[in-house]
Order: sequence, then C-alpha cells, then structure tokens
Amino acid sequence: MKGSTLYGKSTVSVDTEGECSLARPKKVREGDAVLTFEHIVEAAMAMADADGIAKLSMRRLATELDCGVMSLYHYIADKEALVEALVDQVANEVAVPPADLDWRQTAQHLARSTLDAQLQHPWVVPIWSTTWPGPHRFALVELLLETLADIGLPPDVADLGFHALSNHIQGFAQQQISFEQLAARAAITGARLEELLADDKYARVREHVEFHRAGHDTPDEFDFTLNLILDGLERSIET
Amino acid sequence: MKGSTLYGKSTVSVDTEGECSLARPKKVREGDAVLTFEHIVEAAMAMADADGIAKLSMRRLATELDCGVMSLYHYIADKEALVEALVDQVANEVAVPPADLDWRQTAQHLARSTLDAQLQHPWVVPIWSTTWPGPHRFALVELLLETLADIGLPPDVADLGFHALSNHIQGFAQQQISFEQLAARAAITGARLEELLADDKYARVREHVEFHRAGHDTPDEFDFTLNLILDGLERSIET
DNA sequence: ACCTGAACACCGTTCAAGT
DNA sequence: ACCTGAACACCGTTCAAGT
Repeated sequence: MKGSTLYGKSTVSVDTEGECSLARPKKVREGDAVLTFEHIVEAAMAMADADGIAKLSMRRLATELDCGVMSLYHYIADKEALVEALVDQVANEVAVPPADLDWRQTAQHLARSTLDAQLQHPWVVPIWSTTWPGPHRFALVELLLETLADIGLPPDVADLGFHALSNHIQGFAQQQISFEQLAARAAITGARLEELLADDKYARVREHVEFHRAGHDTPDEFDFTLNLILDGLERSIET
Repeated sequence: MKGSTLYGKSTVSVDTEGECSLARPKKVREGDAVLTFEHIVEAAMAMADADGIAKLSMRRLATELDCGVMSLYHYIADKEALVEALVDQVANEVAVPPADLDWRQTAQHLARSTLDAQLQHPWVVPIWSTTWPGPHRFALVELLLETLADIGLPPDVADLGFHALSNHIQGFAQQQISFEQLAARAAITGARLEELLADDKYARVREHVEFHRAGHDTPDEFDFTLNLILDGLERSIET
C-alpha cells in the first residue's frame, strides 16, 4: 500500500480555461493534490519509506510532486525543516496510551508503541535522537516524564528512569534494524561477514550472531528488559 | 593539538631532480607525508573532529592532503569504506581493561572507556551503530560477550545483559551529545526552545531541562544505571 | 604501481523574475 | 501570494589517460 507514487505524473497543466470554472487553480489531479505543506510531508514520507532517507532529495520530491524544486521552498524553510517535520510525523503516529492505565502499564504501552512507530519507518531510528524535536515528540517526552512524576520517585531516580526507558526503546529499535541491515548486507557481501566470523578471535561474536539468527531474540526481549527497569523503579518508590 | 592542518599546503612538487637522490618519489614534506591509507584516515579523522562528519568530503580531504581527488581512490574503495575505517579507528582508541579485573570491574571499565572514546569524537555517536563494524569494533563486542560468558549466566540472560549494557553506553553517549547540541542550538535559535517550553503543555519537559541545566546529570548517572544493570545480572548468576 | 583531469550525474539553495 | 528557471557552490565516482 502507501506505495511510491502518491501523485500521478500527469503533466496536464490545463491552458484551455474553457469549461474549468473551479476556484482551484491550474492543475487538477485526482485527489485534489494541490501543493501544501501537508502534501509535501506526505510525499516525502512515502519517499523515505520507499527508498530510505538518503534518497530523499528536494529535487526528487519536486519531480514526484510535479512542480519546480523551488516551489517547495514556499512551504518549507529548508531540507532540515522537512526532515524535522517527517520525524515529528512519526512521533505523531505513536499510539497514546489510554488514560485509565496505572503508571507501569502506561510506561509499557508508551514504550511498545514508540518502538512500533519507529520500526514502521526504519529510516527514522538512527536520526530520531539527532533531529531537533518537534511538538509531537515533545509531547511524548512530556507524557513519559508525567508518567514517572507523581508516583513517589526521588527526582534523580525519576530522571534516571526516564533516560533508562528512553535508551532502552532507542537501543532496542537500533538493535532490530541493525540485524536487518546485517542480514541484508550479508546477503550481498556475505563473504566479508563469514570471513570475519571464521576467525577464532571472534568466536563469541559468531555464537552471538547464531543465537540471534536462531530467532532467540523474540520481541519478548523488549518486555523483559523493560520490566527489569520498571522493577528497579518500583523498588525505589518511597511510600 | 590535533588541529586541522596535519599536512602543510606546500605545493613544492620538486621538478628539479638535481640533488634529490632519495628513493622516495616527488613530494617530500616535513614528516614524510607520503600518501598512504593510514595518512588518509588520519587526515579524515582530523577533519571530522574539527568540522563534524557532515563536512568531511573526498574533495576537501584531497585538498587538505594536497593531491587529486581520485588519488584517494587508490587507497580506499569509496567514501563508505573511509567512514568505516574512521569509526573503527575510534573503536581502536577504546582503552582495553586490564586482564586482572573480575567480570564486573571489566564490564565497568569497558563501558566507561567506550563512552570516553566516543565522546572524544562526538560525530561518531550517531553513526556508531549504523556503520558496518570493522575488526576493532568486533573485538570490543567479542570482549564484552566474553566478559559475560563464563560467569554462570543463563544464555538468554547473557544476551539480554550484553544488549542492556550496549544500549546503556550508546544511549548515554547520545544523551550527552544531545544536550550539547541543544545548548548550542539554543544559543542560536534560543527563542524557539524557550517559546516551546513556555507552553504549559510541556511543563515536565521544562522541569527536566532545568534539572539537567542545573548540572544534576553528573557522570555518576552513567555509573548508577550501569550498576543497576550489573546488579540485575549478578542476581541472575546460577551458583 | 601510482596518480590525475575531465566529465557525469547528482545535491541544496540564492536570486531575480515571472503570474 | 504563489510559482519558477538559471545559476552557484558544492557532492561521489567512472573513465580514459598519463607517469
């Protein structure tokens, strides 16, 4: 679904203004695809999802949207702002936990749904923490901080817990895509990996890779470590 | 020290071959700066350290090394390979723990020295886990796996522990540079941050930022969480 | 073996101009 | 207000040629 061609490449550009009495100007494509900040972000998202963020360029985007490159700059300050908007869009896709959960359930829900949203757009994982946070990502941070705020944790433990949880989510997501990349790359330059692993210097690494290849790193691993952190926090609650 | 100009920009290129009876060809600069894989990596490292990895380009590197761009390609397959070598060089700078430490001390030492090496080259933090690992990074992984291998942990807990430790190191490093970036960026576009934080929607985030600004996130935080993980592992040791 | 310039296929963005 | 092409200052890399 959500493929690559959101907007057709119809170069209609109706010069005949005869029967076209619409308020909308010039180009009318199916779906009312007028140039808009939202449309640009949507198309950029599709492009990043399809080809990875490295292949997202203003020029390709303009071609896809069937407009001049510089037209984009009427809706977006620069490429950095576009990427920020993209990342924040992913943050917006994070499912918000229902209000009736206790703090522990809320943290679990939030961790899981943040992981899910990121893995839905793997390209976001490496840049999530590097990109300047937009309002939706701020809202997620706020939510997690809030979750840990009034449960009786000493302030420094709350801070620690916040970072421990954030790091776990981020680290696990990274770990997931790393293994995907490793698999993909091994498929191409497999020789290089096997060659390295053949060396007995890296016996434990070989063991480790095989452990993961055997499918032992089920998603439970995520919850397991998550619960270790939550247990630790629970023990620190002053009653 | 380790500034930006490792090699002078002397365009000597001695055409007079009179008294020069050395075996070494053409260009002789102080310090014997012949074009070499090692020299290229060294210069690239200096460039990344000075201007960040985004500004590292083959062309700038060639200018710095006073050679044609394409000359570099006789020592390096492509830019990706260069970056891999760079990251692996940082891995090589990680201080190896002495052999007489117990597993817990070894893990602590390794975590700390990995963090230190990465923070010495902040540009490496975001790409550390994304870049294809070279031999030195493999060796670090091997060492950590080995450290956790024969101390009586069930295999899945050892795996969990390995990832928990890796994630902690990486997450903490990221956290450190994020706050640096935040500070740097706030200095420039400060308005945007303060404006966002002024919103009561983000009251906890504001609190959090102030907490860190007040210097509460001492390096002890690193050891604190590290020890939580190590405690958890210690409890899982079967005797 | 080692080095190279020209050329190709790309980038993001400024600027001055169009409607 | 909205859109644009030309131009500028960059990229990484292929290729064919030099020593």
